[in-house]
Amino acid sequence: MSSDRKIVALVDCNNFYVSCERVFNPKLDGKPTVVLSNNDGCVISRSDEAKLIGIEMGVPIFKCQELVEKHKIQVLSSNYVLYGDMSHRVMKTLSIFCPEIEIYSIDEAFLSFSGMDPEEINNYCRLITKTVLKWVGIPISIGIGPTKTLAKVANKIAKKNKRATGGVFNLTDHPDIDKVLENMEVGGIWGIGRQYSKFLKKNGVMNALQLRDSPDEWLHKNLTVVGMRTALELRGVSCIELEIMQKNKKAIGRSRSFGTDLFTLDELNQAVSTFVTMAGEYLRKQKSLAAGIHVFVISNPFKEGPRYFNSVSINLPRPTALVSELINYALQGLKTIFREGVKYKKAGILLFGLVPDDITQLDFFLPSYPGSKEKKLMEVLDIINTKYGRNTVYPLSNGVERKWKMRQLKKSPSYTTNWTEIPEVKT
DNA sequence: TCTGGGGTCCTAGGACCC
DNA sequence: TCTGGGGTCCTAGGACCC
Repeated sequence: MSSDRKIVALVDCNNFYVSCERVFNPKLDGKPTVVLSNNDGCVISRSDEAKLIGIEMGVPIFKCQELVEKHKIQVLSSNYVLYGDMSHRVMKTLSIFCPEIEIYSIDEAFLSFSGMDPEEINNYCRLITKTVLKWVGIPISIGIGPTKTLAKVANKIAKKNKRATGGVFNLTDHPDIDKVLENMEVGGIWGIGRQYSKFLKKNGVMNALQLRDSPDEWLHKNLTVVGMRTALELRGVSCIELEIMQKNKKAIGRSRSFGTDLFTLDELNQAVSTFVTMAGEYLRKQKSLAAGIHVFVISNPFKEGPRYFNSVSINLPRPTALVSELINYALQGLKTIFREGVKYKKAGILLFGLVPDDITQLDFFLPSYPGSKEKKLMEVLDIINTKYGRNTVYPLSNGVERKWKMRQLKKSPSYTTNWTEIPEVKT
């Protein structure tokens, strides 16, 4: 009877970026440590010690200078190549324990345990936790429940009470679920962000229990179907399915804040050209073509001088993944939104209208990109850059000087190589 | 000179996630 | 001095068609 019950687990890496750094630099263990966003701007990952001191998530680091000095907080630039590789190792290990896995983000995954005995699941999850720590060096927490949203709630509890729960908490058949939900602040629920939280509290809905028991019609009217789904999931009705197949992206964007403000079209051309190159690599990796490209520029909002934001969308005459073609249109677009005298702080591009690259003939009159000489050229380019490292070969328009590039003063070295050897599973 | 209703598609903007 | 980046989904409203 209970064998086909839906049970889902959410695995979440604890303080992921900090934990990655600690694997390769054990001196950081036990010390308050934070990792910064690009350009060494904001705090995006904090060790438990740093949280305790009162470093808030997302705070600009220059505002914490006093605390940093007083408590000797270790401050690191982000190293996304390292985190990506560690993420891959974690996910690979998880998938050995449970092949029905949805990789939800760089540090989170949903696992399906449908049909398993809830008692067994807890022990199994403890084994997973132990194994990931041993093999990869990353501590994780696991929340379990009949829906994704309840698994998220359970995960928060597991993480908050590591001692008592051992990092594993199960809400399936929990005898006192109302109490648990009552203790969960409404803004802490998956799917309830800042705006909805504000609205709900204004209307007396303070916690997860009250949200769960709100009338459907009211929820739908004020929070759209999204909010209604969340409430249903809190009731144990599964509305958000596991997505085990990796889906192709529907849009691919690349953007950066610059290390220093830019003034000239030339400099912006180089930056935009580089963003298109990066997005193009990803586009071809997922075997897609782009039918449109969006370009935007932003002036520095924290400085004196004219505020400026502008963007332009271009529909391409044919879907393509050819980097020279994409850059060409992007730069044409950029030219139309460029203004003299603006201090540019950030720019970016978005490839949209993505279609599979194996559709045969798109337009009777235009030579199609797939199967062409140009496609071969791109394949060679990607192979070289994969083999010999990024930017071994790149379009000249990207520039060599790279005045726009990011500040990253405290970045850790590139420690990892390919993780090919999987240890044996011992149970 | 005056004028319906319904369907579909597209886009911008706002909400959310990590 | 110094304030991240990359996504998704939903809705409302306008354009267009019959």
